[in-house]
Amino acid sequence: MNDADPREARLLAAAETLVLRHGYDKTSVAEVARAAGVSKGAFYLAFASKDELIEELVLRESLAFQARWGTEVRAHPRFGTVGAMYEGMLAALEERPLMSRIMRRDAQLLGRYLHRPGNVFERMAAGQPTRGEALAVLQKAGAIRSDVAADVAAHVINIIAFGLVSLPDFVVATGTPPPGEVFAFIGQMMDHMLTPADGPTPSARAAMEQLMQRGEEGLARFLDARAAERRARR
Amino acid sequence: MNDADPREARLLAAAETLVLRHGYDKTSVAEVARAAGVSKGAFYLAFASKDELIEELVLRESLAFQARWGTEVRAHPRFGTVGAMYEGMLAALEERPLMSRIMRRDAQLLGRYLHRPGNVFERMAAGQPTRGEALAVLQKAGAIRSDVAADVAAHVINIIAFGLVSLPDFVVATGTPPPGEVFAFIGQMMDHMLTPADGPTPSARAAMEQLMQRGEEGLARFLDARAAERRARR
DNA sequence: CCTTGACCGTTTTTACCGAATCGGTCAACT
DNA sequence: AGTTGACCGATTCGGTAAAAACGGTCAAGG
Repeated sequence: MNDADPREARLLAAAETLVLRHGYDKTSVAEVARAAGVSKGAFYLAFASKDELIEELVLRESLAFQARWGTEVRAHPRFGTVGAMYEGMLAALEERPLMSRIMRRDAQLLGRYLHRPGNVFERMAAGQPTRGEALAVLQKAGAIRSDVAADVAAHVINIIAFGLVSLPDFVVATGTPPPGEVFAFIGQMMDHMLTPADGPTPSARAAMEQLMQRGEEGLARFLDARAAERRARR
Repeated sequence: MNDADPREARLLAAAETLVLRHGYDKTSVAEVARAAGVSKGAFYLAFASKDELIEELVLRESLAFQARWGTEVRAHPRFGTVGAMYEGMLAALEERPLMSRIMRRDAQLLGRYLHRPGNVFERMAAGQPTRGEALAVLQKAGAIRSDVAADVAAHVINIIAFGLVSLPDFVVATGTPPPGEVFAFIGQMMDHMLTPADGPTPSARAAMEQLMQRGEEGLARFLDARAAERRARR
């Protein structure tokens, strides 16, 4: 990541607002350059292509989201439980509407990029543990009761996550309870179902910490490799 | 409802397959008539418009779904708990793919009809209790612990329902656990969270029975009024 | 050096056409 | 009385072509 380049940063900032408002397809390189106060040519000094721009946007948002998730989870009073992990994720999502739309593969936002073969989502997912694997690890560490089916639990978690990031666009905005309460409810519900009676054991906490770190490092490594590749191509 | 008219029934059956396959927009009245073995003119002897056809389809599917839901819930071993109610709903949904798509307001299926002002969804919802109201009633009857926020619970239920009917189209079909296990998991999760320790009391069961009946009667009344109106317009 | 905007080839949008098809009607026929 | 299919105006479709906008490049200028 090259935050030293102020031009790149301004382009990314401009792109974020424009893409968030009009989507990838309806946001032109010229527009982004103009909004950032540089020429179109300069855009191509910072990015190799329009795709590289959106990918950088997605990756930085993912990084910021994951960082936020990490601090949220580690500060959670029930750290070590699936509920805490999940509540942290939801709280982080709530603060990052862009991430919500990325997560649900919003077609309006991502446009044609979504159908690009070998897009950043596929490549990112390659290194990351799936939700099912993560839960299996947590179960082995005692963070999840041994009598529940981890794969089923993972699927239900996916269902809830998807419903949560998708529903707001579906229902009328009126009358939905405060997000914080909803997240707390979901988190507690997960814990009632999944967490053993003896609460989050130290080994559960350690496994969760390791899992979070693995995710963070995986993403960081991906970003570093990418940054190096970009620098080399220059 | 006039099941005595075999022509109407055949038109509806033909429409169901065609609409399910090609959607409302791409299914023409002529096609439906031909598939039902009658002329286009005859179609308009049975239905006042194409909209009336899709509405009848939606309403009958809703009725069949609700009936199925009712038997499923009443036969459930944990009848009287929210989990049982919910598991029954999911099981009924699983058997009625059309209802799933109606519930999520599938644009491909419903096409232009979806954007029609004063469509059947708005009119149907008018008489029915919202999920929030239903849960409030259940809570008062002791089917839900008094220390949970019923409106939050209702919202989370909506989230799960929406995620469940929407996710299958989103994720790859591979690797999802069997529906029955998923439903059971969700139902148990709800019960762990919502149902009081003393289990489903008789009063809870009574309230739930009343609630189900209210829903069934509301829909039946709506259908009857509609059928009468249609007969009168003839 | 670094930056620019005119320029390139391609893709997308717009406009337009007649033909086809749409939902809906109704005089004619069985 | 019950049913039909030709018919209506409106909408959509498929094809075409001109115009606009696109992503990306690079000689020229600062």
